[in-house]
Amino acid sequence: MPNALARGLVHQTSPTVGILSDDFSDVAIARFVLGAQRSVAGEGFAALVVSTPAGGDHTVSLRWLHELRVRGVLLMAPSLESDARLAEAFRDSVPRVSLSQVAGARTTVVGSDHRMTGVLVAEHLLSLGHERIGTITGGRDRRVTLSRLKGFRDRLRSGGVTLEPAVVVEADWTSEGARAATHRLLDVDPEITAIFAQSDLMALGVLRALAERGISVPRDCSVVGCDDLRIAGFLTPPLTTVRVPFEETGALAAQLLLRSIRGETISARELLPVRFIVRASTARPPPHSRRSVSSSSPARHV
Amino acid sequence: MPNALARGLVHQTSPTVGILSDDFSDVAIARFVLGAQRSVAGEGFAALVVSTPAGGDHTVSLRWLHELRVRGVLLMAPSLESDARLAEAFRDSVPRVSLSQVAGARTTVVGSDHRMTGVLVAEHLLSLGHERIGTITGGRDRRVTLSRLKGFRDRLRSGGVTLEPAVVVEADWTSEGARAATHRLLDVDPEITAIFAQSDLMALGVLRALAERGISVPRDCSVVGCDDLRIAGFLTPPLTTVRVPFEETGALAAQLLLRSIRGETISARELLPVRFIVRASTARPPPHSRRSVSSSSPARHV
DNA sequence: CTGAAAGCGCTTACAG
DNA sequence: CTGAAAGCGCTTACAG
Repeated sequence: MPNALARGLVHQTSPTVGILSDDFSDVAIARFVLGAQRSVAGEGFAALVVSTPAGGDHTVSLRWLHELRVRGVLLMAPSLESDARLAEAFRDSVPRVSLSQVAGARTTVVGSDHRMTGVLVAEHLLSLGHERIGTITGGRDRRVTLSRLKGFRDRLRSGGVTLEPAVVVEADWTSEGARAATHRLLDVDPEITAIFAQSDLMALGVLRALAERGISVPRDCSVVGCDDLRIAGFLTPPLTTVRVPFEETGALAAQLLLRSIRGETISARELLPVRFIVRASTARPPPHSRRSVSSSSPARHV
Repeated sequence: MPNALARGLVHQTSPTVGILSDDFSDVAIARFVLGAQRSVAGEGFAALVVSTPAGGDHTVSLRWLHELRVRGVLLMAPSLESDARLAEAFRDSVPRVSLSQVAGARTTVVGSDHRMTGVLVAEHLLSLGHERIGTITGGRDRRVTLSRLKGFRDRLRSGGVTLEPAVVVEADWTSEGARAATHRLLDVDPEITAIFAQSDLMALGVLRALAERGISVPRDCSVVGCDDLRIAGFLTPPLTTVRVPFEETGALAAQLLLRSIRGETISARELLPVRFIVRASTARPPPHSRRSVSSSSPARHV
């Protein structure tokens, strides 16, 4: 049984790659890590996975990885985006690739095409004839939120539909947060006929809130999610969504890191395409304003 | 920046613990690993996580961990149960704790009380007055499947309800597998008023199949899941289920491993309690046989 | 081509 | 109490 530690001492390094991740009970992160882990293992590296608890200090985890002489680091922690402390710790770090922007640290970023995600959802809703549309976004501190929102809003506008600020409601990526946000959205405009949730988990909260108000999906209101989790096709109704290539993204990040470790120059940014998945949670808007019958709200002007 | 490799060479070991896991895009495994990882990090160890692809050889992963001189190994791979090749590789291995039985290898096993899970579900359904009950199980090659089934069947029997073999349908832990299994179950007995799925993901498949047949939940048929995933309360209807303490289980496994590493003697088996969570997918059975009324209406069967 | 020696960066036991 | 030396298990450069 050879001693990889001794070999590593001689080589000044070890056949390991560090993965700095946020809590991977978040299925998206778990799948990123999985894809990366597989990819890295396929080339003879072990993955040292360190997940920093929410609110914890990633720099401690990073130092640990350095002490273990990892050859490179994969940053799979969206929370790094808003963590400015990291920048310095990364200055003289080993090769690295991140799944999100890291404040102040030059690092290659790999992700999927979030802007296009918003565009695809907008096109689908426009093609169905929706005009009163709302959206439940993730936290505004994340770029992905803004990118998806921008693609969505811009494409709607070019289709003649304006997304008013009041129908863009921020949530926190959780089902519960989205449920509450949806109630706020419906308080603002009870006549909305379509809601885009920026994640499938949030779409679950949207569906729940609509059910709580007796609004039928997709008859009275369409719902679009994002991610295409494996459960998406088994919801009631099966969820129309956008597939995000989690494992592929993780694998690509790993491949780029390995190339960087080998001394190759890698591009600063890589975007993977997304794919629209039509299921049963979207349909044409109701012919007449749905709540004008059951409530006292005025009929809709077209 | 100290060199942990050099220190490890001197100490003949490294401050790392290996985690051998199956594909952790399985959220249960991800949460086990997460709990363990946190626990282990809290005591100054890094976790080397190696997930072996389905059908892959865990012995390769294990050798790798040994070469890296991990102080102990956490086995979080249910697939090990049916992998007899492992036994030998584990003979002279470092301290270890597993979340499932490993054929032929003496190892401490940590888990939750699967038998009690079945008992709790049975008691709930009995208390509601159900008598025609079916169940969708996970693969029979896993002990957890048999334990849950045994607790369920035994408790039903003591309540005067017999679970015929024909209404125990095996699936593969996936939503799709459970959906197909549920159709088979309903073909056997269309009058069933309650279905216990051995995982929440499978409960999703059960709900889908029932929806496809126009059977209303919980009015016509009650559904109980197992796991209490975070989505469970946001399904339509919110799912009655049994909470399995994933993170706690992972953490306990890690704690035991660390104690074993320190030379303490640890028990061979630890069971964590589960908790029944009542939501809206269960109710009293319909007063009259439901399909005798609705049999004239076309039931959709995809 | 083969084999002995040096050295990677630590810790530890021992000499001063 | 302090400081130099030995040694962990490898790889590599060098001597034979």
